[in-house]
Amino acid sequence: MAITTGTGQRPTIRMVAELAGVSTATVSYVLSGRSGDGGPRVSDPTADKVRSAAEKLGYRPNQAARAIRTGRTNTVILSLTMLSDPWSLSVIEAVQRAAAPLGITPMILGDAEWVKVLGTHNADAVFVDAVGERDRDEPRRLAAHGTTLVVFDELLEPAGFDVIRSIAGPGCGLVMAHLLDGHRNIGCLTTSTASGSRGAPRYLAYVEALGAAGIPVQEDYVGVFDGTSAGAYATATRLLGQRDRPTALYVTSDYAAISAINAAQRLGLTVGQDVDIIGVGNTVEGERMSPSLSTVGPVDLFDRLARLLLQRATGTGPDAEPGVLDFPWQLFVRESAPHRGAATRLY
Amino acid sequence: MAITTGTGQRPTIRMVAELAGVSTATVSYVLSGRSGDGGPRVSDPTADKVRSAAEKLGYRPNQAARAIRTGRTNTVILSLTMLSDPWSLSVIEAVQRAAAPLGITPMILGDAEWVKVLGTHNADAVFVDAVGERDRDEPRRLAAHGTTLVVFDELLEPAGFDVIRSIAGPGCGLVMAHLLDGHRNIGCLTTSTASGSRGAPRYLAYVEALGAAGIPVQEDYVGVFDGTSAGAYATATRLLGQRDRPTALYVTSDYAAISAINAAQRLGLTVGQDVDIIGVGNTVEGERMSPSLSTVGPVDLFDRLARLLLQRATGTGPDAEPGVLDFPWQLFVRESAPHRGAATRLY
DNA sequence: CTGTTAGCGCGTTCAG
DNA sequence: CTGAACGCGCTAACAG
Repeated sequence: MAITTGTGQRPTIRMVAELAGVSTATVSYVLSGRSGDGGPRVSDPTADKVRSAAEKLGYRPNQAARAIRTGRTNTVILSLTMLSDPWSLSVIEAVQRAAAPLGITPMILGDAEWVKVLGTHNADAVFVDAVGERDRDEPRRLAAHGTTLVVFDELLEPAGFDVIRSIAGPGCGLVMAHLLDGHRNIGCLTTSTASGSRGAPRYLAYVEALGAAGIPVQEDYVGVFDGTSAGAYATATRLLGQRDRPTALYVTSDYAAISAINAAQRLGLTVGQDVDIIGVGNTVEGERMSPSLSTVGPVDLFDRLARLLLQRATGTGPDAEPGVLDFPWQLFVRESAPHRGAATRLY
Repeated sequence: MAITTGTGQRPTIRMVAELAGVSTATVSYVLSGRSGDGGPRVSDPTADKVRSAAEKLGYRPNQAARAIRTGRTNTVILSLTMLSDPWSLSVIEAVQRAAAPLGITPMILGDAEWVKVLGTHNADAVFVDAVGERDRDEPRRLAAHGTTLVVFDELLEPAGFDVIRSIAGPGCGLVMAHLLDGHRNIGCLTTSTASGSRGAPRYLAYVEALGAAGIPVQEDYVGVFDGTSAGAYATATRLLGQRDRPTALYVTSDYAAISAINAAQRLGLTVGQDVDIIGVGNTVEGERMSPSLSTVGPVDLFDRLARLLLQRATGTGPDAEPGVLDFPWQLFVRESAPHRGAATRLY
């Protein structure tokens, strides 16, 4: 039984050693499980004495002290800029899944604090999801000073750190090509039409593809919403509710596309037949819904990201040299926007 | 100028001392700013030598080592169960705002890992947003072993840790009383009607208030949605789109209420006139929108929570004894559901 | 007034 | 199984 009231102070390995009547070295060997495995053998009775003393005191080894000696913290840091973005949640989930069996704890850093924090707080590996304009050189400097880094960026080159690359532009072109093979009245639902914004390249792909096909961009076929799913629903309702509605909808995120499908269904339209809807991002939610969402995006991004990060953290990876992990985007043709050859064209 | 390529190893205070030609003590005094303040004074030339050596090496003091000596990590941990919930984001933002000027870094712990993690990873203070059934005794044990804890819970009593309390039930009763003073056809938009779920007490308040007023609960006045804002929008559209629509809508979260207002407006209804809509939670978003959202909720919860947490972390608080920080819920009557006396009753 | 020596507090780990 | 050194940065006490 553990003592339930304490001194207000944290028990140390010395207290455990004293209570068990052994040396701190023995306690360390027993509790870190290193007895036998290269370290000295500790007899069962002694080990039991140590364990019961530790439990009695509620002893937990101090990770900070351990880190000083071993250089390992059993921690990975995730620096995530947009915590409200479902993308961030997917990263967190994947890393948590991968880290739990290894006894590694993922800690999340909001904002862009990594620039200040990472030099002083240590972790076995760090994932950074966005490198600002002013910090382009920071990853290299941190890596040079011993920080194990995995950076998500479209342009940065590896230099002692890994780079994860997932470029949207060409993939969005694939989507438009797919829709253009069967449709001419293609609407677009997007968060932003302004250049420079994050969604910009996705919208640009729409404009360019239409232009290349000789189709003018119609104002009432482009719906800009505020980023919320309710906004997407409302804007999709407007686009699809008009008399001369588009026969296909290109939506610049899977989450918005799911809202658009709901909106279409509420309008009495059969998605994948009366109207084709396609998203961007390749999220699991889109794959699992009904009708399943056609989309484009990287394959298995989050799990592979998590795997790399934890390989780096534990030092168990196959390739020692940091490099680029590229995620080319693929088109996933599913029910919400099936294939339409010229033969099966509806109009 | 900082050297930009390094050894792959982290520079230590000893390397800085050697490069500057001084002792490690001097380096420590200079870099921690403690020279003069009780400690020895260091001459300007020496201090400059130290600083330039430190910068040349890219030296950053090791927080883990510092923590061992000082017992302070300059870190607070936020253990947040539902990272996708806007509530969590509000906590994070408030704590980040409060922590930044103090040089304290908030680290976020997803899931319910705090039970395993907190004994070994140290922070100056920890916030826990939900204590599961199996862990009711953990906060007391952690506190007894030196962890500074602030727990969000409706029932737990302080025992070496602080408790933040914010009870929804009575507040939701206030909302219903407000609506019942002018309405009889009151609809409800909620995520769950099942007892035991998180939203349950909020829905219960609806049922009980109607019952007390002798009004039966109509099935077509209750809309259950999936928790997404698109779902709220769609369900609100259904509730308000029917012939015999409710004249007031009680929505069990502010975020859903905002979606409901959008839905009502799209249906051509004037909110606050044709239909009253009221939320739960008292979020800033509701306050700032137009029409402003009537709601009920705690006042200033996030900022006061952040303030308490950081007082505990720095040990600067006024009251030394941990206790209960209670947030009684208040009714905020704004434009989306204004006052309606018997005199101004619409029906 | 300026700087150093030496020991502390952790848990780990090598040589006995 | 133990003694003692080790890694880190901090800081009281001391020396110039």
